[in-house]
Amino acid sequence: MPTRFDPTSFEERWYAAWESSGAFAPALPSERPPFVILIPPPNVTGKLHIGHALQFTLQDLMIRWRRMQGFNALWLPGTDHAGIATQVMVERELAKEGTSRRELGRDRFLERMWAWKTQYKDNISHQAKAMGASCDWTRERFTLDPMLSRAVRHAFVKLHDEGLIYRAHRLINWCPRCLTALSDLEVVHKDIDGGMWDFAYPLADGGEIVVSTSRPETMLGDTAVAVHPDDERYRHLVGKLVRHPFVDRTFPVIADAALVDPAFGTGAVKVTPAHDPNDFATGERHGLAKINILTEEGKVNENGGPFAGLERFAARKAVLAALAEKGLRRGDKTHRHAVGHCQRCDTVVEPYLSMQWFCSMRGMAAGALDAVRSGEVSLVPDFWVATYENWLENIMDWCISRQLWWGHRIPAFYCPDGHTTVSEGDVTACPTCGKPVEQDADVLDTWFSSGLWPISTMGWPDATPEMGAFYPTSLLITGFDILFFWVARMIMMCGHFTGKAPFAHVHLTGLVRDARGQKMSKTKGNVMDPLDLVREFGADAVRFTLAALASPGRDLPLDGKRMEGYRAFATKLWNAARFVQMHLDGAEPALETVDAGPLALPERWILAELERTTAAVNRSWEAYRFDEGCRALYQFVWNDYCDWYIEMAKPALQDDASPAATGGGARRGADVRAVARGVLLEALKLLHPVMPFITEEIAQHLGSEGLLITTPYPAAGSRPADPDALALMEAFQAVVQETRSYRHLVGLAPGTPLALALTGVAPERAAALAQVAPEMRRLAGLASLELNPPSLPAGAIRDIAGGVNVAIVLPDGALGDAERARLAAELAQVERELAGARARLADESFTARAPEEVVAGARERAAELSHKATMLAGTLGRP
RNA sequence: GGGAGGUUAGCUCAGCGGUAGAGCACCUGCCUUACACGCAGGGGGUCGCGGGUUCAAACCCCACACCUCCCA
Repeated sequence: MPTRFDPTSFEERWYAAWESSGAFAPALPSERPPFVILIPPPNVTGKLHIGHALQFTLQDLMIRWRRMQGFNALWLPGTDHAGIATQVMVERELAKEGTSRRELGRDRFLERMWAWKTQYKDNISHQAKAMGASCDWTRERFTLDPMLSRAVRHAFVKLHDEGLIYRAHRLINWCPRCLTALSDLEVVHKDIDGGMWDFAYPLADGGEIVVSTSRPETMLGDTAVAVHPDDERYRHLVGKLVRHPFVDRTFPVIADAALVDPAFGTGAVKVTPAHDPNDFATGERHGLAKINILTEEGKVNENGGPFAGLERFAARKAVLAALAEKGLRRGDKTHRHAVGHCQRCDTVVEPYLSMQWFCSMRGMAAGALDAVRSGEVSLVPDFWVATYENWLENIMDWCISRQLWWGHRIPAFYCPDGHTTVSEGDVTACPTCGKPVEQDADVLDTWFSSGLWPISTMGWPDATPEMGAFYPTSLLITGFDILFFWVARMIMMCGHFTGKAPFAHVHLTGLVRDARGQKMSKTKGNVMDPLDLVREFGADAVRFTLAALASPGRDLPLDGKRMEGYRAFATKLWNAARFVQMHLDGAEPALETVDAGPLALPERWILAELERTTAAVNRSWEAYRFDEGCRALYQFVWNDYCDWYIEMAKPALQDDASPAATGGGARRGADVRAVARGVLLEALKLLHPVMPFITEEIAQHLGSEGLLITTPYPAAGSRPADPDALALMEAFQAVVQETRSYRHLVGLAPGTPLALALTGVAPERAAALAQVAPEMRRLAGLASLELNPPSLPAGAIRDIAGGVNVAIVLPDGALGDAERARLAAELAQVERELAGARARLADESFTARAPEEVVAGARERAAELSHKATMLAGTLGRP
């Protein structure tokens, strides 16, 4: 093995090997149980960000784990056309070239869109592969593929036939920059410091009524003034007419309890049914006219009288000025209120009257609620259920048409006589009157097609083998930010069409933030590019970092330091493997060749730790506790295997040339080799889902047969738990650490040999410890080691470690004032704890009510503390 | 206004009823031939505040404060 660990030297090679081995593709048909993950399709807007890297890592971890466990694993990749987002990117490009989509025309514009898509799709798959994503690329999908487009069209027609999709003239959210309708979810509400202006409407037969508004320009479209029916101040005005100061129009004062809060402002409000959702509802209740005063671009239209042609915010100023001029202004103040902005371009959206397609949601929402409440779908972490339910219970109909060109064109056809035909196939002549038809110019909301992703990718509405074998899928891993946009809609739509929820589990990840917990953004300049990170640290370190940080339901503060640490972990693993391989002399002893019966303590112990880790890791993956699984693996490899096991293996490995030289207690070199190699290989398998590249590379160097990616994943229960070995080793470690600690305390050089005696060791423990005396001598740096000697060396200091009494011979005068002070402080601490322990044991309510084992534990603890205090006091009493 | 999550060592986070943990940072020694991306030793926390339940509370309950975020 090369001395230097260089991930770039093997990552691409292994990816190609996996892919060409066919490991990524599931069998169809297959006897094995399926495990299916659908990728949340990244937008073809640009390159992947660190959030994708997180999701790819977790998905790949799960799919590799299940694949190794023997499931027929499918991870289906793909991309999303992302209507507005992508169209905005290409339009921006066109603007730089001095042209526009309208200048190009629909066909040529779409050609540009496809060229863009091809380029960015390639970027995305390249990045996915660099991360090690084991997707089945033979099944890669794109939302505008013919197969998926057919599913979208079928769904639209079906929902239309069922009366769930309809066309209506309604108030929708309109982006005057994107020139399209938006759904409620695509509007981002931000609190803005704006104004609240009062102005007076003159009454037709004298007097006035003062209203308050934050959007004075909309008064051009007012068709009523409303007051609360119980409001004594205005009761006499209800039914009177108001004269509009700028437009030749009068309209009534109405009483409406739902719209008006008498305590807010003047208690009288202007009503603009065409430009405010609440006013729209009021208008419906009272039969008011709806006067649209804006153009699609957000300028005042011909209904705005003298203000026609003004941009909406200029119109606001102009209206205020004109009101002042007429002496109608009655005061103003600043007012903080929520203003809707376009999710894509941040422009202030307008409530706007428009003919659009809608999808009725109530029924489907009920089904989606059932799916989660019945446990058919479970959300992880489950606190998301409350949010999910709250949204579905208050759901509104969904505006699904968009005035864009990039997307699935609405399959509705109109003839000059006003007949509408909705059809899966293209229509040229009106079936009613035979006249030529034109297809609706608009496309569907991108999320409409995304909502069908689990079935459209598998060939629905056909009963394909994929639908039979892989639907419903097993797991969805995605960001909580698209719970409503995507997850809920998939459950609604796929559930509606198939009667089954599209997945069993949904794991919602947190947001990747920077080291200081700040949201990453281009403007802050704190974004991290996954590919840069892969180049700098290696894909395995990036993956391990992201998985280790993924605590359930929490954001991930990504610190470069942390990633350095996990790169060091990869390096550590590499070097450990190098060391083991170096001592194998080309042999490849398997773990199965050792006879567990006669094994010495270190081998028994590391196998017991392996068993413990195997159980912990499987349990963690099962529960989506990626952080816990990573911690268990890190600890096992670094602390158990490298720091202790390899160190204990060294004497046996080095002395193997002459086994007799080590005396009666010598461990068998063959066992040590088989265990060192075997445990490492098991650890590599356990690690493979997180760190696929380095594990595959090392396994090959160790002579592992076949590819790790298809090797069975270690399962718990195949080895004894061996609690005795764990307890003995704990004592061994405690003694070694205690000795080192004393050596350091008195300032002796690390190599200084010390004489050590262990007393009070039970006979059965003594035998096991005697067998590893060479290891203890080596690790503790001992000149001599005596077990249960008849008498202690003169002048030895005494302590207790891991339930074993230790006596360490330190040079005369080693204990200076400083050392004594520290030991005295320790003694004081021990005595404090002892007093506490004794007080607890003296408390009858404790001894009577606490479980037996807790009381017994407290007794043991008190005894040990007491012993420790005696020992320390003895040490301090010496000269 | 409604809802969710958080508040534990200098930093970032685990732990969620029985002796306070990790990584990084910090201090002290070490090139002990797998590894200085290393080895060894060490310091550091009244677990946001106030009540309550319990033999026992960082962990359960109630109230409060502050920080995120969603919805309206």
